[in-house]
Amino acid sequence: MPELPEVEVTRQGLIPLLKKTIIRVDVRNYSLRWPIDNNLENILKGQEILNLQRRAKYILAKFTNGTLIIHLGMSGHLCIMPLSSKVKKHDHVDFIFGNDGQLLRYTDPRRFGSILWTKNNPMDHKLLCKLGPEPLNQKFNDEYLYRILRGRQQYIKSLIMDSSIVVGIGNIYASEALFYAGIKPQRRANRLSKKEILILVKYIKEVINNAIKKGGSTMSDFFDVNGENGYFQNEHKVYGREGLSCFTCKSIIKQKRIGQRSSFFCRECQK
DNA sequence: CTGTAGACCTGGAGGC
DNA sequence: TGCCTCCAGGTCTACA
Repeated sequence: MPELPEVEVTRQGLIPLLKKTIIRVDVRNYSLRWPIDNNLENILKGQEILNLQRRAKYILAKFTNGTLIIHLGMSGHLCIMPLSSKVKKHDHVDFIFGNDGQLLRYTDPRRFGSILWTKNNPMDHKLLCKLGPEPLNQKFNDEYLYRILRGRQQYIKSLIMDSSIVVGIGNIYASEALFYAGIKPQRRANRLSKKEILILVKYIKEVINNAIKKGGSTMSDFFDVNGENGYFQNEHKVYGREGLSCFTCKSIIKQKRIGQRSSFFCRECQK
């Protein structure tokens, strides 16, 4: 489900919970991608969220004694709801806030997500310490990407989805950014010109920025923390549009499996 | 080092 | 209706 824009929209939606005290945590299922700390209930009881950050697709909730590292995997989401909300099958964790009878619920049918606790700097965590730059950071620029891609023979789409190169770009936004940049997903990275890389960087930033502004892409199950859907899916130019005609040139959008993932592109607009 | 295939898990869609 | 296969927004791990 969530790529960087959806995770960022989720983070922003959690800001009203800052400085509110957790009075209880209910973990109904500890087995996510990695097991939840079996002492999480005690660790967080009486604590308040001091700060909410995002790194790649991880939401980092800082407490006085450590940080909660949350990843939504493919199907996870967080929702702020009333205490009385009925528990459904895949509602694995509730964080219950005292002040106004609200709870934050983590739901994740496929359980590829994770909720990890660390007392240390989360940036030093095994899962975060090897991540590449944020796409919206100026460290992610054409010179950087050109240097990294030189000598790499893999498909360009696979490499912009590689989190050690640049974080946050998943299967939807990789296809979309490559469409805007006019580059076929199956081009070999080392065959891109400097100019193409400049354009690609520009559109990666633009697509991600626009998606955040539109509240992310709601495919089947992404909703923000208040249950509202995003609107960026209405602006997808190629993702999920196989067999339909290109908005730009009217030729038929193609679908092809590249590096184990479905990829969408226009043969005419992308070279 | 680079690249690839499999693994984790559930549910929905489509074919028969 | 049921069963089967394939597919899905991620990314770690093992292996060539």
